[in-house]
Amino acid sequence: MSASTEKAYASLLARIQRGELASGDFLVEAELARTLGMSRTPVREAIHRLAADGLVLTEGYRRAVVREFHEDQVLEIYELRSRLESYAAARAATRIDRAQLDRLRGLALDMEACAAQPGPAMTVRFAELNDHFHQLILEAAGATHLTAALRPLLQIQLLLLQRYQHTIQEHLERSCWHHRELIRALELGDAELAEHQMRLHMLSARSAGPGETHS
Amino acid sequence: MSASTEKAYASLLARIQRGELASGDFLVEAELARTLGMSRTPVREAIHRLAADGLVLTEGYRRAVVREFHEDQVLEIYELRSRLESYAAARAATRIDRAQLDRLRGLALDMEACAAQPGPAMTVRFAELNDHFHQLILEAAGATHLTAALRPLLQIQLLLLQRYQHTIQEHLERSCWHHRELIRALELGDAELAEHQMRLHMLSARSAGPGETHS
DNA sequence: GGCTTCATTCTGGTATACACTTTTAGTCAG
DNA sequence: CTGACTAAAAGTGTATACCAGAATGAAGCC
Repeated sequence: MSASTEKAYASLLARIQRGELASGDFLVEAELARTLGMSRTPVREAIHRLAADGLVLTEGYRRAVVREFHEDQVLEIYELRSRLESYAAARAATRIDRAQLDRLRGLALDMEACAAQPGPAMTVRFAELNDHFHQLILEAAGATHLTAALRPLLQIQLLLLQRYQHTIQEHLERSCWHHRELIRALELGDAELAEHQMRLHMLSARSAGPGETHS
Repeated sequence: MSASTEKAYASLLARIQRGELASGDFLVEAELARTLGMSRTPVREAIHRLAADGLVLTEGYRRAVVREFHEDQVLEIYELRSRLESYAAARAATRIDRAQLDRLRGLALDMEACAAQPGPAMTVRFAELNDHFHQLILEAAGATHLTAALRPLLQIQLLLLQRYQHTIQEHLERSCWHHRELIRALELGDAELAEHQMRLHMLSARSAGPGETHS
């Protein structure tokens, strides 16, 4: 994706994620082009990409509209992530190299340090590190289509969690523990163990999140 | 997606799928626009869509190039489909309605009739029906993001199978059997059974396909 | 042969125009 | 006041022309 399109895409994505553009809001090409100081063309492409990611809806000659997200979609996405990322972990177990493992260990340590000192800034930092962690495993899995399939899911989830999730201390600690265990499985090169560890990690995150009515 | 763009997209997709455009071939906007009798604009959009689907690569100011596909990607995609579609089956089990079940049963019968009379045209027809079958389950699952994640995978697989897969009679029969069993699980509303039935179906298809060296 | 140079080709982006569709605002009848 | 119809306004889809910048390929040079 080229400069202007990228800029427009990033801008719109950020505005949607921080709620500046809410569900039902319209994206008007000409207006955005003026705001962003570019022509309609790259704005159009950015909007189409958002549509492909499932963040906005475009239909016929109608204006693009920011999609509505319900809590039940959080569960759907947790389920999808769980299934896809557990596969990523399984693949990573037999493909990851020493350097990647080291980076993974470093990230896990950073996250534990992060979880130790509560605060509002910590939550953001923790989420960032967590994202890196999962991204790195995805990289180690070396599966193009898996990565491609996961990308929009991660973006939408980012958006949804920001709205619904209240970070829980206990969850952070459990999360760190899972990471350690997952790294161990990867070190051992045990694909099945890594897969189930990741699945456990994701399911556990789901049950700590919103939309759960029981247990 | 609007008329011209759709036309360009469909045309390019078809040409790639039937091998008229092979790996490494370039897609030149101006040239295609001339061929298709439209301007560069919709061709551009069509190419970007193909890139989003992972069928072509675009980078910098380079021409879009038809991506290379290896057999190992077949396995990756089978694995992804298996994980995603088994989830679709599980969801469908508790959501499918009577009309959808009827359509499903109809398709299963058509496919059995199709498998009974060998021939080259049959293979194509069978693949079409099979596609409908899986699409219908996806529809019954009512999971937007799941559907979105699956779409590019199905397209790529269509492309790959056409190159590598030699349809085997025995496989067709097993496939029909799986469909019957899957429908039964859906009728019962048993999500877990439906999920595993679908998983079995997909794994079985994988082992009948290319890239398998054992068993 | 291998490397550099330079013209050509192609894409990314801008600007403008226009057909066609949706949306909106206004109007009028009940 | 309300509801249906109507016409203007707004917006997208597409076409065309054009330019800058990057990539490509061919000629010439060592």
